Amino acid sequence: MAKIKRAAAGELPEAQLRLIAKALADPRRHEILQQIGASREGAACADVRGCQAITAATLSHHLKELEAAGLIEIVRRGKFAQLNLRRDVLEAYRKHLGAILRPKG
Amino acid sequence: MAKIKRAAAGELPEAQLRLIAKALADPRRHEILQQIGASREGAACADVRGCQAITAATLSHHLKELEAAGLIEIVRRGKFAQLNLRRDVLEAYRKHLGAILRPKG
DNA sequence: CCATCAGTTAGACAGTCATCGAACTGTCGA
DNA sequence: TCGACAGTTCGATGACTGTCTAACTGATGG
Repeated sequence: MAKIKRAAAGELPEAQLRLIAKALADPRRHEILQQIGASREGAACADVRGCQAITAATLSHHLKELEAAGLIEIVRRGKFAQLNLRRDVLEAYRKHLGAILRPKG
Repeated sequence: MAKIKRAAAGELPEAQLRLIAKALADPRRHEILQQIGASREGAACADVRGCQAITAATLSHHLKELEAAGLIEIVRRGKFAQLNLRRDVLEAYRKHLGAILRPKG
């Protein structure tokens, strides 16, 4: 999984745009992201698993994808993992889509 | 390819959201979309092909995906095909992403 | 120290998808 | 009518990916 250096609120590097688009493309990840974003404090890993009919392994895989894309941040505390939405990154992606919208000239 | 009924400027049906996310996930389609969106009059099919090192067959495939997602409109005029960006649909998708951003409560 | 629990990693498998060449359809000009 | 051209459809193929089970790591409680 490629590392993405720093996701400023401004422009996202091309590689990250690709990872984000890919991460968003899977319905499962999309749903996970929605759940994490639903509350301001994020969500616990086990919490997500409780709502999803999904194996721990599969969930872990998807979380890694979301993290690699920079869309979430995973904070490990002892046995547990806390998942936080990177709102700045998602916002930057929205902004990027907005740029496509606007013809140049 | 599933047909999408009407893409109002408001909410997009779940199925279309999935198609859009998927369409956006491929780098090639992303680039094609950018090119189509770059000018207000859209782009000619041959034009896109000229900028892309891509087979006609592959391009046709991608255009079908983009059309199925509702992201572009293909207007056939004689031998040629004119491609127009559906800005309302892309805007609606952006709006949807914005909804994830906002915690409910 | 041991059992249990949360999450990760590894490997396998099935389904999806981007891509191509080749054959096809329909249009235009001569 | 014929040939050239734009784009489409078909079938095959190789790569990727979502999913699982099983084995592992690390933390917590007794």
